[in-house]
Amino acid sequence: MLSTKPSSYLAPLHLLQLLTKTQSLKLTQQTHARVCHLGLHQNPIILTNLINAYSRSKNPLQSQILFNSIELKDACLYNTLINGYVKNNLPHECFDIFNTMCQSVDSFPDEFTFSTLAKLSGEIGDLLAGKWVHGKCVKLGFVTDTVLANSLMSMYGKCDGMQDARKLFDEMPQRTVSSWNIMLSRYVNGENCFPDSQVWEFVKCMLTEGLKPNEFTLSNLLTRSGRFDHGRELHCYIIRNEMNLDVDSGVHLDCCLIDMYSRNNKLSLARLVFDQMRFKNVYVWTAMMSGYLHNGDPQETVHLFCKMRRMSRVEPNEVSLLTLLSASSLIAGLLGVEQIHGLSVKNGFVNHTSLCNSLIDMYSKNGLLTSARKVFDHDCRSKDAVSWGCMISGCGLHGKGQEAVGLYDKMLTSGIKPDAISVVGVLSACSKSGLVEKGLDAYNKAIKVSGFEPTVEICSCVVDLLGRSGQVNEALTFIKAMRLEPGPSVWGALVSASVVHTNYETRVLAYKSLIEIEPENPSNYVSLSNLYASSRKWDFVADVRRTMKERNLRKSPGCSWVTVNSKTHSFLVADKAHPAADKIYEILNELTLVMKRP
DNA sequence: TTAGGGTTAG
Repeated sequence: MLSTKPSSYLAPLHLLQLLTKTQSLKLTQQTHARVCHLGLHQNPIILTNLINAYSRSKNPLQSQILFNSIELKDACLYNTLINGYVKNNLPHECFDIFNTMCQSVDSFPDEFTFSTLAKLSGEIGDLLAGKWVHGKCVKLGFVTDTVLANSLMSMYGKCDGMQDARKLFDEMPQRTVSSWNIMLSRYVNGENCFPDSQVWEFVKCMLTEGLKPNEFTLSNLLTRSGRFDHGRELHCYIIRNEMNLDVDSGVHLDCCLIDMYSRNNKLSLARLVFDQMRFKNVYVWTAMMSGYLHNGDPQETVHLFCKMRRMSRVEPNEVSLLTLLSASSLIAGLLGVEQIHGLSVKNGFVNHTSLCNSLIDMYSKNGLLTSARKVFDHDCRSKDAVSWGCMISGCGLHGKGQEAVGLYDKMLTSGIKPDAISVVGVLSACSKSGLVEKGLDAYNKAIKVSGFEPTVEICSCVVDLLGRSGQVNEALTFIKAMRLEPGPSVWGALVSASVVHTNYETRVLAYKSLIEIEPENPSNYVSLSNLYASSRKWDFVADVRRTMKERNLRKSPGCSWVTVNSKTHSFLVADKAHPAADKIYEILNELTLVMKRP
C-alpha cells in the first residue's frame, strides 16, 4: 500500500471501501493522511469515500470539515454528506445541507438526494416533510425512478400513509422485488396489517409477476409465521435456495429463524439453528435469550447473557439488557432489577426509552415507586406513551390515584397521544383510589375529545370504577349501552362489584352472562351454584350442578403458593395442613383487621 | 452517493 504510485488512486479507494465496514476512525484518519500525501485530496471519488468512511465511524463532523475544504462540490459529494447525517441520526442538518445544495451553482439535487430525504422523513415519522419531498420529485420529474419511488413508498409506510404507499405501488411503471418487500414489510406487521391469507395472496401476486423472493422477502415472512408449518416451509426454502450461505444475510435469516421457532414453542429447534451458527452477533444472542425467556426458562436467558459477554466477547446492546432485565427480575426480584440498572448506567444505555420503561415498570411492581419515579424524571429523556403508561399504572398500583391523574393530564399537555394501555392505567388508578368523577372525566376525554375507540379492557375499567364505588346499577346500564360485545373481564368487574355491595340480582345476571360466553369455564357454574345455595335455592343449585355434569366440567380447587428459602409451600382454600397453619391464620386475621380499618 | 429484513418494554 505504502509503495503505491501517486498517480494510482485504486489502492486507497479499495482501502476506504473496506473501512466503511470496519467503522474505525483511527484507520480512516490514517488513510486520509495517506490520501493527502499521494496528492489525491481533491479527487472526487476518493473524497466521496472518505466522507462516507468518516460518517460510518460515527464522526459526521469530520465529514463536514472535509466537505467544507473541497473546492468543487458535485451532487454526489452533497448526497454522501447528507446520507452520513441520516445514518448518524441528525435530521435537521440534512435539510440545512439540502438548502445549501439548492443555492449552489455547481450541483443540483438528483434522485439520490430525494431518495435519501424520503428515507430520512420516514425514519423521523414526519409525513409532512415526506409529502414535501414527494411533491418536489413530481415537480422535477424524478418520480419514475424505481429506487426513488421505493423510498417514497417506504416513507409513507412508516408515516401511517399506507394508502399513498399503495397508490405509488399500483402506479409504478416497473416494480422490483424491493418494491414488493417494502409493501410486504407493512402488511406483515403494524396496526393495519393483513390477515395471513392476504399476506400469502400478496406473495403469490409477486410470483406471478415473475419475481423471485429474496432474503428480505423471507425475513419479512418469518416475522409473521405464527404457524409452525409455515415457518418450517420457509426454513426449507432458505436452505434449498442457499440463502443462509451469505455471511450478512445468513446471520439475519438465522436470527429470524431462532425467533420463529421460539415463538412456536420449538425451543430445541431454535437452539439447533443457534448452535450451528459460526458467527453470532448481539441480535442473534438476544433472539435466543428472548426465546428462553418466553418459553419459561429465565435462568437460561441469564446464563446465555453471561456466556455472550465472557466467552464470545460480544457486547450487549439496549435490547439484550432489556431481555436480561425481564429474566433476572423473575429470578432475583428487586436485586436483579437494581443490578441491571447499574449495568445500564455503566454501558451508557440508561437514557434508552424502552430500557427506562422496563425499569419504571419493574421498580413499581417490586414496591419501589420512588426509584421508578427517579428513572421517569431523570433518565427517561425521550418519553413515549409506554413511559407515561408505566408511570401512571405504577402510581395506581401504589394507591396514588391523584398522582396518576396528574401524570395523565401532563402527558396530554406534552402532546403524547395516549394509547389504550395508558387509558386503562389512569382508569384503574382512579378506580382503586375511589376517584370516580376523575376517572369518568378521563374516560369521556379519551372517547369524545381524543376520538379514542374504547376497548373491552377500557370498558371493564369503567364498570369497575362505577361498581367499586357502589354504583352497581349504573355499571350495568353502561354494559348494556356498550357498542362492543362485553367480554369476561367486563362481567367479571360487575361480579366483584355486586359481591362487595351485595347485589344479588346483578350477581346472578353476571354469572349467567359469564356462563354464556365461557361455557367451558367451571368456575362460573360453581360460583352461581354457591350463590343459589347461600340463599337456599336448592332447585337452582341442582340445575347448575346437572348442567356441569352434562357438560363434563369439573372445577379443580384454587391453589396459591409462596417460595421461602427455595422451598415452595402451597395452600388450598381453608387449608390447615401446613405445620405453621395456626401462626399463618393468626397473621391473616390481623391483616384482615388492618385492611378493614377505615 | 439512493430503497427493503433481525432481538425489546407497559
